[in-house]
Parts: sequence; structure tokens; C-alpha cells
Amino acid sequence: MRHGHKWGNKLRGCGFRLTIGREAIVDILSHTNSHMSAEDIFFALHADSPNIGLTTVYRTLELLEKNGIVSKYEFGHGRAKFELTEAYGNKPHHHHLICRKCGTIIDYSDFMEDELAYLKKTEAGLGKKYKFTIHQHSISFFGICEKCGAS
Amino acid sequence: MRHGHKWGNKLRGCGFRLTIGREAIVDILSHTNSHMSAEDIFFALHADSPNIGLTTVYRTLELLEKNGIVSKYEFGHGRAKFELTEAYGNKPHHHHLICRKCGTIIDYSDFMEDELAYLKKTEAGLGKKYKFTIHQHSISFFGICEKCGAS
DNA sequence: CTCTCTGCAAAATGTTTGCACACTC
DNA sequence: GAGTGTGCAAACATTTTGCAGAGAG
Repeated sequence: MRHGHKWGNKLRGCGFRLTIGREAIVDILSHTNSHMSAEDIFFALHADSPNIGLTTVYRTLELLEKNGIVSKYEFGHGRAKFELTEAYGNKPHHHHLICRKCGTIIDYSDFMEDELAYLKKTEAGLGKKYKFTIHQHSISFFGICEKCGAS
Repeated sequence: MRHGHKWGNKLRGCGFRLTIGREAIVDILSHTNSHMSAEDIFFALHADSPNIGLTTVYRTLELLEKNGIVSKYEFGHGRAKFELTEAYGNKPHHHHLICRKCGTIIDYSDFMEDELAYLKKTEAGLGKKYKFTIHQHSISFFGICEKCGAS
């Protein structure tokens, strides 16, 4: 499997090396459903690979982000969160529901048809009007989750 | 004018005091079109009110955010950015276009009818399905601005 | 006059960087 | 073997906190 990963080929193709650490990090990311911070990943790694430092996690995430393999989100609870991009992960296209109290993040993939119609139109219009090349969009809803109780 | 501000009344109503610093900060925010960081506000303030510390800026912004007077955004260039909420500012409902290279933020208010239709449906559906009380939404497009050149 | 608000300095947090060694290709 | 990648420790930047004094109501 060492040389069969899509992301690995992508990195190699750009002249980067495939290392144990990089594999371990992508592996963690592809086996989780949650949105992990650099520290989360570091600790998850620590059980099996105690010799991978937090620095490497940060450097790897940066590299992966620059190569379109992970997405970085800053939802506002201090630390940035990461997940594999649609192209390299196994989550469907989705957006986020973020609880203002506990910080829980819920992925949702509902209503994507409606969204698509809206986005397509908007992206085209905005790109033209502001001469902006749009690469990505982010739609998030903030509020209070069931557990934290409505107010 | 000291006691006539909507935001001031809101604060007072909640038992908080109206101070020079708080007025100055809201004043700066209501006279700018850009998205300012705490430090930006601190320096903008410094000309007229050199005695207001950065700590106060942070504490005030936190208070204002908790009372729904300002919105805090973390777009990912390190520092958080603030702007008055729709209810207390004078910007129309809008969203953001963020340049990945230079960090420029463009507000846009176009296509709001399409958005409204999509959002209304989605919010209702999500709220119901995930038992989530939605307070706010955020739609952002990321890409490369005209100045930074498309790629 | 009471109690909140503030400035200052110090701490805490998340992230980045320099350097010598380790490992991939 | 050449050159990228890594761990460690230290540097950094932003934001938060403790405390004694200042100011609002």
C-alpha cells in the first residue's frame, strides 16, 4: 500500500517525499469522522508513533493543505481543525453546524441540490463582478446544539 | 448622543456601563468599511485616545460580541476580525470573498434573494433534523483576487 | 459610595522557526 | 550519497488573566 495512495502520488509528483510521519497523519485523518486539531492528531498518533513530534504534524498539515489534500478550518474555538478534502477523503460534500457553546461540529450533507443551484449562480456572478477566481466556498451555521439546550 | 445609542441602551439594559473606551471602540467600528482586528482598532484609537489599552479593546470586543453588537470572524490569516452586526451597524446583509494570497476581504451583497430562498429552506431542515437552534450563518468564498492575479 | 471597568505586566495558548541529525529516494 | 524531512528547544504572535487603582452610576 506504501506506494498506492492517491495522495502519496500527488506528493511524489510534486517532488515531496513519502515518510512514515506523513503516512501516519493521513491515515489518522482518513479514519476519523471528527475534525481534528494539530494537537488532536499528535495525541492520536502518539499511541502508535510516539516519535512523531507536534512540529511535524504542523508541517505536514501545511504541506497537505498546500497540495489540496487537507482543508483547514478556523471555526473560532482557538485551534484550527483539519479534514481531508473531498478529493482525497471519504466524506461526501458537506458543510458544518457549529455549536457556540461546546464547539461541537456536525457535518451535514442535506439539501445539497438546493445549495448547488444557489452556489453555481452566485459563484459565477461574484467571479465576474469582482474579478475573483473562486476556489472554494464555506457555508457554516452557528447556534446551539441539542445537548447544550436551546435558549 | 451619549445616551442615545441603540447599542448603549442594550448594554445598559444588561447592567453594563457606558464608558469612554466602549464608545470609542464602537465609534471606530461604525465609521469603517473594513474588517478590523483588535490591534487595528487599538491603533486607530490611539490617535485620539492614547490611554485605551489593547486589553480593553479585547475585553470590549468580547462583551460586544456576547451582546450581539459585533461579529467576530476568523478567516485564517492569524488574527480575528470584527465588524458591527447587521442590527447595530450600517452595512447591509452581506457575505465575504477572501483572497487566499493577500487576505483582502470583499463584502458582497449580491444575489441575496437567491441566498435567502436557499437558506430559509436549509435552516429549517437542519434545525429540525439535528435539533439545532441556528442563530447565524456564514457564507464565504475563498480564492484569488484580481490584484493577486488568477492562476 | 459601590461596584464595574481599566491599564499594566505577566501568563497562557497555538503556531512557527533554526539547527543538527535522520531518513527517503 | 544528495538533499529533503524531522525532533527538539526556543521564538513568536495573539489573546487572556491578576491585581490594584480609576471611573460610572
